[in-house]
Amino acid sequence: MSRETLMAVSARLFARGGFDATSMRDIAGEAGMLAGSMYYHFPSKNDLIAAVYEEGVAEISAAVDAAVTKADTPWTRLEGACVAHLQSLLSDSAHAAVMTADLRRLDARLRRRLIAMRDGYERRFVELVAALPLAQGTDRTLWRLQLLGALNWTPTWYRPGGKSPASIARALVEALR
Amino acid sequence: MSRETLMAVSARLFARGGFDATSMRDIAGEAGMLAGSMYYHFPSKNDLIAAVYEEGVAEISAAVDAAVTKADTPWTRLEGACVAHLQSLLSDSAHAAVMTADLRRLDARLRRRLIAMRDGYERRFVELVAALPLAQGTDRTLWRLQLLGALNWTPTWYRPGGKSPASIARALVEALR
DNA sequence: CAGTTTACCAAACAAGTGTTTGTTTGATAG
DNA sequence: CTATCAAACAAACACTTGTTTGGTAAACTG
Repeated sequence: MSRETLMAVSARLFARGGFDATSMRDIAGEAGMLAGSMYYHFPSKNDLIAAVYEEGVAEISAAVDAAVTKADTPWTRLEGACVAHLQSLLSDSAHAAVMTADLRRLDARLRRRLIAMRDGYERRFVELVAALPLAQGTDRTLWRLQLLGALNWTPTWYRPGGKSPASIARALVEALR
Repeated sequence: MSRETLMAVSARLFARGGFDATSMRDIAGEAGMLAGSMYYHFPSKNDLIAAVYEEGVAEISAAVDAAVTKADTPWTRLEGACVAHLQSLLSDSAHAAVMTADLRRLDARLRRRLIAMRDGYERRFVELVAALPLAQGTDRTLWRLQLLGALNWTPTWYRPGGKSPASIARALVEALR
């Protein structure tokens, strides 16, 4: 029961402060228990990180897949995917927000694991971009990195109250058309 | 004399691992001294961070300004600025690479200081974008954030050996034209 | 040459880290 | 009533963190 509580709390704190800056005591405190007690549910902090990250990837993957199947042209499919992607990243409660966390300082084993998950997710975009009727000679890899870069950078400047995540995503796709 | 050495070493380590993950002992070790000895040159780690960041902003600002004055049309000026910006970000030795570091977990005073520096730098791009003949109704703020987001995201995927930073920057601008 | 400054070392400090240990509580099942 | 088990507490572990203190050799300066 409280395994999910711990993961939800962790996701929120990880998304706000990164993995390193969020201590086991921070998470435990917010979940109403002591740091040591978490080790009944997770064998280590790295395992907790991996579990949260995996759930985040699963969540955003499901959202994107659902959006893609709802559309029926290459451009609308990509647009739907980007809207779902950005909504997942910017929603405060979603676990997916951890996907923009910095992975550099994690130990090599864990980092490889998380990068593999992220790459598996991003493969969807390789296919979506491959289906687009882009101008001849366009570097589709760079084009995809440009789109995802702009999307993934939004958490650094986005503040609720202005344009919605969905309309931002649509505008970013439109500008590259 | 070795104040510059410390700042150069710090810039490199900060750019690689972020501020938090780089300890005073890491920096001191690479500079050939002990951690406590750095406090002769800098009163605190936060001051060291601020100094490195400031030098980074000054460096990239100078590079961008030089590039802008060399060009004479709105589009070529922006392109030159982006090339200089990306070259500064991706060069291993430059202090400017710290500008993409994560500022969230720094304490409020320092974070405000660094954000103010960064905003001062980015104001150049506000003006460069204002001068462009973009399609009517274009949200120039979002357009600029899209461009800078794509540029600033490159350090997460760029690896030497493929396209040069300059040609990447040109392609990113071109795709938004 | 005496005195001061520069630049550093060696060692400690308090606070915070992930993790382990032994123990306790409450519920559940035989 | 008894035995078991899930779930937590309380306290310590070894270690890392930024920082402070006192001392010290070399280099400049009058």
